[in-house]
Amino acid sequence: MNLERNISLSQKAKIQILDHIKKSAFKVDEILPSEATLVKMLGVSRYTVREALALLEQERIIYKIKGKGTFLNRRPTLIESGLEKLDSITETIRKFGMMPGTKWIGVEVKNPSDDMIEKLKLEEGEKVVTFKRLRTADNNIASYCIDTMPVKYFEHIPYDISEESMFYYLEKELGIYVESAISYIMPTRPSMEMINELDVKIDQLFIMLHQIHFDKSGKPVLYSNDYFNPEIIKFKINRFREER
Amino acid sequence: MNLERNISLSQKAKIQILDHIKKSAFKVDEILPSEATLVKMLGVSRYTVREALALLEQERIIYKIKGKGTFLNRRPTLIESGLEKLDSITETIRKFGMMPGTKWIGVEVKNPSDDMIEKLKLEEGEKVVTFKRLRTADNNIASYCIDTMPVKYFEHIPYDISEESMFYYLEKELGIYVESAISYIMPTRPSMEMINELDVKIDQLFIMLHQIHFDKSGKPVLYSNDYFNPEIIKFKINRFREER
DNA sequence: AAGTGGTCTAGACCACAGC
DNA sequence: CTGTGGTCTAGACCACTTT
Repeated sequence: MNLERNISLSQKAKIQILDHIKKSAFKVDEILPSEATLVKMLGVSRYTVREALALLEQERIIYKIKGKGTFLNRRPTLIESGLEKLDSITETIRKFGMMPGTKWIGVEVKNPSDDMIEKLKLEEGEKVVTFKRLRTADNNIASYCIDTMPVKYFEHIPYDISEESMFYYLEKELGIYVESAISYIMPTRPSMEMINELDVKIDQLFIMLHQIHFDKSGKPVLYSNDYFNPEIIKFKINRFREER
Repeated sequence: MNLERNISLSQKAKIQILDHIKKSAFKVDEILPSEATLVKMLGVSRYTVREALALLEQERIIYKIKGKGTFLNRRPTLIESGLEKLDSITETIRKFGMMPGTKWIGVEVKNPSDDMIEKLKLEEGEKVVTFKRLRTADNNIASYCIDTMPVKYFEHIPYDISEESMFYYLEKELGIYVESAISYIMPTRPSMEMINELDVKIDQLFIMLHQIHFDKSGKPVLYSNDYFNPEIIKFKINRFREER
């Protein structure tokens, strides 16, 4: 029958296991039922139980030790997403509970530098377009963004991205889904351009992220230089050791 | 028989698939053999094939599209580890191909601040020990580190960590394996202490990481404040979108 | 309709931990 | 020795994409 939506058995099993943890007052003790027990309890195969446990392990709710068992993680609450999760700046500001805004500084089409040709793997003679925007959160300066893309992405479309995020535009208009980025992080003072053109204090420090963004197949689609105001946006990173 | 070491079938299958990619000149084309084909080619079950492909997908060497197939990723080379991978500073400096060194600045046992009690989930009346060390890479200042831990970890052992990393000490002497950390990142100017006591230029900017480190079960074991010299250590982060 | 990857079952043997 | 999680097999049906 399976009229219960399109939710997988593993997902259901995961929820049932979470319910069982809550009900059974697992707070102090830490050991969970064995996989064999869960197979009987939930009436599904071991594969499904292991899928469910894998989901819980990914979320750091449980951890396993071979030969011993499965244990409830001491850390009670979830891991909030950090810098390792790629969000558009619009999404980031919304997650911080603030209202995103955009002030356009400039648009420019030009020949790319050799560095940019390498970074975006551009074809011979291909031009790029650069957008400069000031991003605000509740009307405070959150970041100054310089985005550079192959100009071919904008041939048949007006350069109007208005309040939308670049990610949203790339996906909705061009079907390009930005899936990953490689980012370098540097502490910086504001440039003269920022001091002159923007309302930036001269002794204010910024976090600069320079990033190359890729689609699912690993093709570079967007280079960006973002100066973040650390008074507005604090960056967190969740770091994990490589397996031994 | 299986005398071939302790390497799993999935691992072998992964290597065989990689060999096949190389041999078959997959550079331009991008589609890999289907799972059914690989089952026949490699003589293993579909589970094993899927495990092998999952490993390759984790390493971003391939990607899958439901109903279509498995594809070779355009990005030819590996993702170098970034900030999202937790390493000791010693390991980080070695990965940069430089020689790590340590200069001890100070050791202090004291009552923890309320903030530290919260961060390290300390018991009532529990004291902490703080280590201040200057870390060098090929004799250049790489970072200034302030590590704080419950003093109980050091009761029966001399406070001699000498050149070893803190992670190494915790694991070797205490059996504590640091598995994860939550880090906050800020751009900073050097403190007066750093200018006076260390050979730091007054206009040098630093990346400050304040981090809480956890063991596998999520228990906090170490709080650290690290000031990194961005001229020596450049931080990279590999960022990924949450699944849609 | 045929082929693909995604999910699931019911078995099996293994390596490791603890008694 | 028993119980645990880790690996593997041989089947099956599903949802999705292409022909």
